[in-house]
Amino acid sequence: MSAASAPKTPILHVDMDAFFVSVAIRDRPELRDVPAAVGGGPRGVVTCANYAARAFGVRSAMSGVQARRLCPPLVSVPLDHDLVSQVSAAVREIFGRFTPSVEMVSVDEAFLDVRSAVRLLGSPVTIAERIRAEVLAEQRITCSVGVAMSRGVAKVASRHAKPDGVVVVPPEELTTFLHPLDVGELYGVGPKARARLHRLGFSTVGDLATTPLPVLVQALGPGSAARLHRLAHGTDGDGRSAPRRPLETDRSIGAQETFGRDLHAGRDRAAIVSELLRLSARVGRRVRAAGCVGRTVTLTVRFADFRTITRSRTLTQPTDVTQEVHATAVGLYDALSVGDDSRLRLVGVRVEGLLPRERTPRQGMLGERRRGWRDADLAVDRAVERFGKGVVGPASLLR
DNA sequence: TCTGGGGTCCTAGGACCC
DNA sequence: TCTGGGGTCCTAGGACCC
Repeated sequence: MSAASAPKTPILHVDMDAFFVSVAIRDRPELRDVPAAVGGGPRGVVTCANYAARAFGVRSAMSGVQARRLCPPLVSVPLDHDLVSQVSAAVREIFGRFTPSVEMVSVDEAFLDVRSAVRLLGSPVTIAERIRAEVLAEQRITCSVGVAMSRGVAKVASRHAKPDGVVVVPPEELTTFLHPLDVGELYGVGPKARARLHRLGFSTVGDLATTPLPVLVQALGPGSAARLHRLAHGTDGDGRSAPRRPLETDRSIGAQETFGRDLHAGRDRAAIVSELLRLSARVGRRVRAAGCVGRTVTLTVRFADFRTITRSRTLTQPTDVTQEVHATAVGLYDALSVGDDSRLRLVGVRVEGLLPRERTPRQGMLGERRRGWRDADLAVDRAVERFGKGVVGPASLLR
């Protein structure tokens, strides 16, 4: 069948295998077959485990303690943000050789609409194998590819292809492939939704697919019902449908950090305020680098018992000024009615409602004071760019 | 020595306006 | 004076994904 007359177009979902750890160890051949993971510090969790570690049961989001209990020889490797971005961009460039329609969904995965490529380059499977070969040859990491007529099915297929493989789900095999799967395999169905669906009697994708939509709406509400109905039928959008919303700019930029030890809300206020400054500075720099301003500042506080709350305030004027972000965050912190004895595990700062700076009319009379803060920020940004992080920072962080 | 950090999206209630 | 409804913004929480 020719691509032009095809009722739908094949979608490739390409997913790097254990991306973060693969990148971290690709220049360390001695670790190739050794269990290794990124993350998993004293108070941390495993960010990404390689397949040797997964053989021991080590999984992402597992605490470092538990991972080491399962796999004593586990080697911890540091995450190299810059290298990850670099490899991600290189992989993105490889995808671009095969089709102009590439939608990166994160650093390590993408949807490719190969409609225009099949005539020139061969079947989707052939294209998938060529992509994998070029990624391996140039970046020395492996990836897996799912091929199907919809995004949702391609995504499930790539997971089944892992590691280092290809899974194709032609239309005539859709039901055989999809229906026996647990509902938890569908994109967007996490542990909570899965448990709820199981309680309602929907254990497999087939259970969903064979239930009339109105019945699903009754049980799940219109939004979830429609989404799951489409996913279960493999009709959640082919390459023709536009990506949900092209990400021109980020919607929000934030930073958070777990303390090395829990802090007391009252007694350690100074340390908390200073941590909020560090986080605000990090966020402010990224907001300015993105050429944005944001309207809402959100403070996150996690207590020792892991209860987590957020408090937000919308400013009258969007900002990219570190000092304003920090002042707002501290105001939100001081307005919390937590006992001085509360123990805090983490604080975070996020700027939301981002808009391109040049598209934001600045109301006249920008105060002298405010302009001064912003000029100081820009000077710091330039210094950081030249000399690296840690060289320049707010004076109150120096001790 | 349980449980990171970066995000997006959805829901729901209340305020406020028309 | 009473009654009604729709739309939007703000805030808080939570599910989910990588």
